Amino acid sequence: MMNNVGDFLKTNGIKPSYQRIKIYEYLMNTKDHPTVESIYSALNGQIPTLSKTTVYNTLKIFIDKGIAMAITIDDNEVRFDAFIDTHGHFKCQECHRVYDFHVNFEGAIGDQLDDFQILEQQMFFYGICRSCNEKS
Amino acid sequence: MMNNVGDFLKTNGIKPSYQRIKIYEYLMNTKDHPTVESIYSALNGQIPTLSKTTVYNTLKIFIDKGIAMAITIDDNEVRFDAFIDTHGHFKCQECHRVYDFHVNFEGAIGDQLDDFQILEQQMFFYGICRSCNEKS
DNA sequence: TTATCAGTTTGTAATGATTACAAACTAAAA
DNA sequence: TTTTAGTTTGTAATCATTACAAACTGATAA
Repeated sequence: MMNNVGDFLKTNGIKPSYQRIKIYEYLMNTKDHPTVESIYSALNGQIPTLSKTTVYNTLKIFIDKGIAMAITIDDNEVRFDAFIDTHGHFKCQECHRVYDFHVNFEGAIGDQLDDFQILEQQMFFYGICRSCNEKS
Repeated sequence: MMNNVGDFLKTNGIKPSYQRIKIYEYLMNTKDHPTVESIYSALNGQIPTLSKTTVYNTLKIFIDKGIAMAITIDDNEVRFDAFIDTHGHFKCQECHRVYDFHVNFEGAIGDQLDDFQILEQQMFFYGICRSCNEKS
């Protein structure tokens, strides 16, 4: 049986080392937009020699190759996401969870930036999520 | 003649010290979304004793009181803006300038977050601006 | 005027995420 | 087996931000 994630990395010009496969798998399977810290902690059990520098390097490669994106929704923690189709993020200021939502970027800005070459789009909302609203 | 900025700060519950007035004036008159570093450098001539800590403290107060906003369009530099009506920002990856544009947030997301309490909205675009496009 | 007091400013030290760098390691090719 | 390019690792350096305590300011009360 062949390794799907390994092939996927190869297709995107990334040599599929054990660490890179594990990090990408974690990113794919974890929907809560993990930070470098949480990726490192989660994988340190399986890969005891893992270095935090490797996590930084690997995520940088993923972003350069376009298979992951950085989400700087908070200035003191960069989060990462393997879902790269443009979508928005809502951060709850109570429980700190980050929710995804769909965005129609074209309708939001019209033709204001027609002469600009847009390479990346981010939309961040902040507030109180439904679940926290119901509690209070 | 009375000091408009001082009165404005007072109206918003901020004691109008010399430093606070100067920092707010600079923020108002500077349209390029300055960083703490650039605010500090710009004012250090007029206020030789100015401390960078004061700039940090003052901006935090402005944000808490709702008369300025932080723009984390880049993870290694927080920028500040005295125009607090919600609008989007485009960052040119060539010249690093940050442009403002108007955003229709409602149209962009529909009713997906109807049970969420939205307190702040940010839209960040990244790419090459018109002026840099024309050069190449 | 002087004393008091709360709030503001300042400089230094601490924090903590990220980056730089060089050595150790790996795996494939020669 | 040797070589080589690329990868991983750990430590040290960097740099923005925060913590903290001392010095300062300006208003109020005695």
